[in-house]
Amino acid sequence: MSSARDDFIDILKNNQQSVTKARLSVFEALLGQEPLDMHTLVARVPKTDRASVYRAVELFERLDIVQRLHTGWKYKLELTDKFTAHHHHLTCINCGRTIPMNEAELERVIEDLAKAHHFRPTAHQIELQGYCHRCSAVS
Amino acid sequence: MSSARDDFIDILKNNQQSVTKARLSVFEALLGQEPLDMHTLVARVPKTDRASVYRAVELFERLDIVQRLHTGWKYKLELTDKFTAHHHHLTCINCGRTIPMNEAELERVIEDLAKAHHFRPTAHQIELQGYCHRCSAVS
DNA sequence: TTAGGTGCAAAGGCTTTGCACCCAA
DNA sequence: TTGGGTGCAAAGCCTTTGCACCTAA
Repeated sequence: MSSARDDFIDILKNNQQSVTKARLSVFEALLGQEPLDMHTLVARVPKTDRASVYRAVELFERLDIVQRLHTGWKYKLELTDKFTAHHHHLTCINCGRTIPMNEAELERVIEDLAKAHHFRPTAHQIELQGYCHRCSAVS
Repeated sequence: MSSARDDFIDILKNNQQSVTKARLSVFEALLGQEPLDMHTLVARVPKTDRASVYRAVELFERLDIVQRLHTGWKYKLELTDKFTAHHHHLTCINCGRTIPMNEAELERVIEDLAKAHHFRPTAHQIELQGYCHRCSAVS
């Protein structure tokens, strides 16, 4: 039984990277959260310098710990499938809410499509934009 | 029988926007091209100022003439479905080939999913990365 | 004619970098 | 102990903005 934090530490060690306070702080700020934008992430680790947050995120992306999620004009950061179940998002273009979705059917269709194109998929992104339940009622 | 250029002009006029040389240049730079990043787009309209290209792109996005396509870290710009058939891409991470795909089943699943989440979708992106037929055989 | 659009230059905002100091291993 | 990591400040980039001039309608 290993915690996400332990898994994280293992990944760093397996890649000859130091386990530092700054990196742990950034990782924990991302744990169990909605996807965060850089601004918010930086605010959540007040004891860590902005530059170190950027450096940690860059490292995490290389080690496949974190992924960028493009929502319209900006991007948000979230832990990869290693730490959270594989999923995609519905992003509300009115209130900015990000709604996760995890649908087996979608995954199956993706697989079938790739196969039909003789394509061996290693990753995919599926993002929907529109109006969430609440904003749809209003607008 | 109307050309893409005529459709473009109609959209501008219908929205009380002037048909200017700069806007036509930017539009034509995007016509029939692969998705372009800002840097490339600016380079393709040498007689138009950088700022005007940004302003044109911003306007085009509002009028649903252009959409941003996020490819990894950056974004590219391409004309919307009004000017090119709706499609998604398979991108080979080995040779870089971009294979367009247009699959009704995928669209249907997307619609169903959104509905299940009480979400009113206005747009979506689906991108797969992996190995194309040729590169899959080699690697 | 004139309101909107453009070019230029300068400002903004986010991200990266250089460097001396610090700390994980 | 010591090489990688961090904090700080400054530089870089991409993008946006202010303003005077230009041009489409």
